[in-house]
Amino acid sequence: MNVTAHSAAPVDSAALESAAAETAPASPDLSRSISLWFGENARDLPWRRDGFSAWGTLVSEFMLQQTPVNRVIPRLSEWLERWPTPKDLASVPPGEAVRAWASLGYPRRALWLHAAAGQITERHGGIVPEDVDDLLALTGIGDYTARAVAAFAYGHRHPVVDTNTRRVIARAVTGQAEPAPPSRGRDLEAMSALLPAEPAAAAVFNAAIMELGAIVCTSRSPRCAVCPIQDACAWRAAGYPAYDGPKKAVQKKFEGSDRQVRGLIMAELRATHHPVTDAEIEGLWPDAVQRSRALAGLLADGLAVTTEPGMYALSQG
DNA sequence: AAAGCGTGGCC
DNA sequence: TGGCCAAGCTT
Repeated sequence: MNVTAHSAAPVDSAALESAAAETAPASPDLSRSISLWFGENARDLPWRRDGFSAWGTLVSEFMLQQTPVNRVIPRLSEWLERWPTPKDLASVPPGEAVRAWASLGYPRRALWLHAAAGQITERHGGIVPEDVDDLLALTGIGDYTARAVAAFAYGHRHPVVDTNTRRVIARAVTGQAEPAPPSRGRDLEAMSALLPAEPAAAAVFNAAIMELGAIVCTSRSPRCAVCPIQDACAWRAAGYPAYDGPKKAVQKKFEGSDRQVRGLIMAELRATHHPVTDAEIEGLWPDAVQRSRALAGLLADGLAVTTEPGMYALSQG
């Protein structure tokens, strides 16, 4: 299967990865320094424990899509205790997954994870696939998550590029304060150029550069004084120039937004174990137009269902 | 392909 | 205070 079928980007990343596999990383010192630092400074996180399952890795990656580590950890352990395999999750109604998602945010991810569990059960005998294209074919899994699971759960050699990785490469390699807007092909190529040849070392490096971006080379206030690659950093060498690339899209204000209204309705649906009435929903938000727009959106997304006229609940099945 | 999608912590 | 940010994905 052609990986580019999943994207308009004219890059054959499979060929890219196999070509890179035959060569040493472009900056072996940089890669080695980051991995060595990781060996000494990696946080003790659940998904880094020995014996953590591929399913656990997949669940953690879903939860970590846009939600900070510290908020994920307690939900993840509850989740895996309750649903230790994909089949266990697939056997309950999607609304149960949405309820257990609690306040992690972006509850569509819970729906997608539930759908992916069903697909894994049906297509892959209940075993999380290890092939990137098989992973990409699952609902809610994109370029980052597919490669993260293949690399971290199965030890395969793939470039794993997340927002932390992009930032570290932008600074250390490119010499810019912030990365340009994400570009699938360019990002995979840049990471491939740094990736160690050995699969195990590559998996470590993927985690290591993410970790460096998460706790040292941070977005707001990078701790350059304790950075293990400060002497090799192109941004430092250039005198820490300010970012001058294209402006990033501003995140819209949450207060008063449709997203806030959706969140209030979802919180109500999660909190009650019986259908919620129109009257109860009215009490959540004063603006009727915005309220009905939010509710219609939740119904369209499958996050809520109508149990009978004027009554709503989480999806039952 | 730009926009939409939650929630909470931080400075 | 309020804007910014957080292991992205889908349409």
